[in-house]
Amino acid sequence: MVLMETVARAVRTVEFVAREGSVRLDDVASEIGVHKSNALRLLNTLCELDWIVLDDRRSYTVSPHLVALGQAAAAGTSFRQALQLAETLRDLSGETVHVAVPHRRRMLIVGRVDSRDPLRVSCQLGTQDALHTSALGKAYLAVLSEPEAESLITDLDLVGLTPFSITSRSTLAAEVRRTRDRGYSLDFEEGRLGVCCMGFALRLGSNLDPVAISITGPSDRWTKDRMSGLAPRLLEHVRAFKAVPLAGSAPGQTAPSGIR
Amino acid sequence: MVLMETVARAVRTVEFVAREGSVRLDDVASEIGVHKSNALRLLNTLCELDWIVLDDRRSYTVSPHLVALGQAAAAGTSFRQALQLAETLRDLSGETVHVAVPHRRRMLIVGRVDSRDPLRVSCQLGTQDALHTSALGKAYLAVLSEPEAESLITDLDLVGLTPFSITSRSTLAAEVRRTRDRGYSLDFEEGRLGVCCMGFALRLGSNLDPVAISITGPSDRWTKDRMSGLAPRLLEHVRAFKAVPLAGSAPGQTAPSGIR
DNA sequence: CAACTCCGTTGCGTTCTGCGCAACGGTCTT
DNA sequence: AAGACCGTTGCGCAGAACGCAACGGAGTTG
Repeated sequence: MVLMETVARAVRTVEFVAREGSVRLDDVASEIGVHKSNALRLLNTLCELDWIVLDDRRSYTVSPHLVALGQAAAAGTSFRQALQLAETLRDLSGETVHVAVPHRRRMLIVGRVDSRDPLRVSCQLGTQDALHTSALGKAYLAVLSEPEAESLITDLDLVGLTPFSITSRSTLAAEVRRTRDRGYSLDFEEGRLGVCCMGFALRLGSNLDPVAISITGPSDRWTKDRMSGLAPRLLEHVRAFKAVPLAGSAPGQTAPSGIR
Repeated sequence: MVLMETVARAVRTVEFVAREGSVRLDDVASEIGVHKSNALRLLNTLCELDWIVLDDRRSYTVSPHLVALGQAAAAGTSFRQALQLAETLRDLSGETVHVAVPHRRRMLIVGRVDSRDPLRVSCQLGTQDALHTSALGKAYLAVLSEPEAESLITDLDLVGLTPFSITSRSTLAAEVRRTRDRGYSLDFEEGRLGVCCMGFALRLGSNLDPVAISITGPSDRWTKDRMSGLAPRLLEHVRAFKAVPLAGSAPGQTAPSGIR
């Protein structure tokens, strides 16, 4: 399989600009590893296409037009199904539910259904959590094959975020094993003090990355007891959902004939 | 200024996939106007870069990873300033405030500050409104130079969305002129029945597209009278805001020395 | 006020890579 | 089991992407 270098450079450029917020020509040239004349051509075309804007003749910024793209990504992909499940879980638990996908060894939050309680925990879309300090990450690790999870764990940088964070590989591996047996992951203030989570992972497509779902609440009310009480019912819903095929009403596609 | 074709094709591919939701190889090939072998190489690289995913070996979808990009676009650009103003306007009016930028002869909503009232109007980010049926669009037209606005108006397709929509070019031109004099635009159920708006436009950067801001509410309470009562104070805030330079704390940049 | 520096911009020649073509082969259909 | 459909691969060529180096405008310094 042959890749196209120019496309890769363009993508890296956009991601770089998005990451940095505001960059200059030479920054891009050195980041991408090309001559500045070439970086200019790259930026010029991306400007022409409305993906990047030139602020004040010196600094480049990602164009607001990209929010439409992000919205399409959040609404159109198959994980819209996951949002449906998320809503069910929110109603059952009363807490905020997050949907995330693995992205560069972190969990990227791409969907959310908020708790109806005014006192709630709620992460911005686009937030990226570490694998070892979130229920999302641990659920993801648990749904992988053991060798995959193992190699991922050995590569992680286990920085602690709270006194309760897991910082040892063996502890993490054991926790992942327990999660696999149990069917769901737990997080008691491991990522943030005062915040507790419970996580599930599911595969929506055969060759798609697994999707992780977490239920997040303030530690005052989202206690271990309440969680273990709710877990069986939640797990039941997650498992039932997994059985549903990818029927999603894809535009321009004829829907499958039945539920099969 | 020379543009890079390959980059343009890649961008068009991503936008096409995002628009359609789910596409097949031949769809892309015919849309982009290249041979399918080339379309495959394009899609392969985009998959490798995690911008597109291959669902079931037949259909391609935009990757959830793009939501991070959209989030960066919504948070990082200079129009974050506009959101600040939007919040002020929301507090003054009590209604939902939308922030939009021009995009392909439509207004693309890229930011929002919701009304605190449970009964409110609220558009999804990524929504695109027509120029002639929204306060956003009319405010934008009014901030352009007259020849620019004129030529835009003649090119528009003035389809009506409600009985109150403007569908004649001369009426629209007159309305834009009135908007320019007045300093803000109005929309009484022209885009959607039961929804009224008031719009402003401002230029945040010298060579940046103008940004439009609208205040949107249910027609029951967001009446003509209430609007004209509030308009002067709102306009004052908008004008005061325009005076503020682009001080935005751009990462990797030294901040200007003072407020100047 | 002039010399200097910093950076973005442009033209050109070379080389590589993106491209179409056509044959292949897997999977699903009849 | 034969056929159709559609994704995949190898190849050769032309065009496009690339680096180089010179240019020039804006801001800075002595």
